[in-house]
Amino acid sequence: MPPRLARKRLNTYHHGDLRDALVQAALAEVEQGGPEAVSIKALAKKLGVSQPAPYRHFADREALLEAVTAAAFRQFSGVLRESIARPSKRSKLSRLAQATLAFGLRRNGIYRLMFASRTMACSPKGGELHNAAMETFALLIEALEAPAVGLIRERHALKIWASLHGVLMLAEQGLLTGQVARMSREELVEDIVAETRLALSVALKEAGETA
Amino acid sequence: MPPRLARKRLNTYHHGDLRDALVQAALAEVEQGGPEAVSIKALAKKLGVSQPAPYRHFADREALLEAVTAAAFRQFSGVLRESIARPSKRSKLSRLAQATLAFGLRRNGIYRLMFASRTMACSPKGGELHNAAMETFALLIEALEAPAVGLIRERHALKIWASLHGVLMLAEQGLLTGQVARMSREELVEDIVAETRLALSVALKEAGETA
DNA sequence: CACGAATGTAATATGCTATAATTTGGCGGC
DNA sequence: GCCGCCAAATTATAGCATATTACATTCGTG
Repeated sequence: MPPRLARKRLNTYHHGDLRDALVQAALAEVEQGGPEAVSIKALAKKLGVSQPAPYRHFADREALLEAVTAAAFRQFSGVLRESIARPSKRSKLSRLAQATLAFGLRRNGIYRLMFASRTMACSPKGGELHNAAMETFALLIEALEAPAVGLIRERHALKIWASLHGVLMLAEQGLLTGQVARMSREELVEDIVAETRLALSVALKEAGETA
Repeated sequence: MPPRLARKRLNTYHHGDLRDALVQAALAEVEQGGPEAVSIKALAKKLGVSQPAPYRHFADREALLEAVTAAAFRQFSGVLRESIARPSKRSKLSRLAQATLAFGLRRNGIYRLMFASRTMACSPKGGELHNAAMETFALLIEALEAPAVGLIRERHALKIWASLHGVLMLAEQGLLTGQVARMSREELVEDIVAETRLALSVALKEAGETA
């Protein structure tokens, strides 16, 4: 990626840093109405430039969405890192899970962009977006404090991520009804964390017995 | 919903059952390219009618997508029911989970329409779509064979659904890499089923002790 | 068989994406 | 300080999709 410019063009004709302004404005749109709410034309109008101006910075709408997704991953990773950085009585895994839940609920349009959109589904395997997602996953693997390594560790990190992801999706769609609705989402997540710990300890014991 | 017509109009001018034809054609499109691939104009052309014809049957694109989503849920429910209907050596829960995985992978555009689209996210809580989703969930609760009832049963059904959902999403986005990639998706799902059973038995024992 | 409801067509307005040709403004070389 | 260059915008326009309006055709029922 070319280095971001960020000059101080105060004058009228040139915007200054239209590229970044577009990404930020698009992020705000996505947060509200999801990926499909992004319109090049509307963004241009909002930023006070002509409609084709964005095309100087992005080949097409999809390219803009990719940049927005990358920015979203940076924000998400930042939030997660912060959640496990400062000391706390609760475990790293629990804090990370709760932070994921909060992010996914509060900014569900962005969450959908990252984990349930065509933009990500079509992103190439070695690309910037794919790597960003993998780095986020790495945070989770790191947060699993139990002394597990290799496949066992990864498998349990994967399962907890999948579970969190599923709960978020179901919550966003209003499918958390029935008797489970009586549990708060935070309780549900704590439950998932506890279950993962249990399964992990069992897996470790088994591995130890066979060793 | 008004009863579907399905008459045998052999003549040229009237299509016969354009509504159903639209839904079926749109389903095919969604299966390939996801919800955003549906274009009223393209569907009309494909079916040999004029562009505005579909608007006789659906108020707008979103209404068509809702009908498509409802049809998708009927198909999905059918597949799940079938998977647990005929006797097998494997448990109902396992068969249901594997059927869900297969459906989600093979028809991932449709799966995304059902569980990760704005169409569902915006569907009202008592609406047809919401109910269809809840009925599907009911199948899963039913398939949990352990003698658990009420909240415990629901909570574990929820967790297994969430996990399946998450694994599907991660798989579709190519995020199942690293060492876990060495496990097949079927193995992962079996793992999830086993873990759920384990957690359920523990929860039941705890409930028994406190009782 | 005529009539009304249902269904489809033609024509059109509106909005978004994207491209082409042109203009503007900053910046380095002289 | 002037000048040409290039990046960044601009105006103008083509193309496509959604959705509406007004009109035409068929069905089936009394």
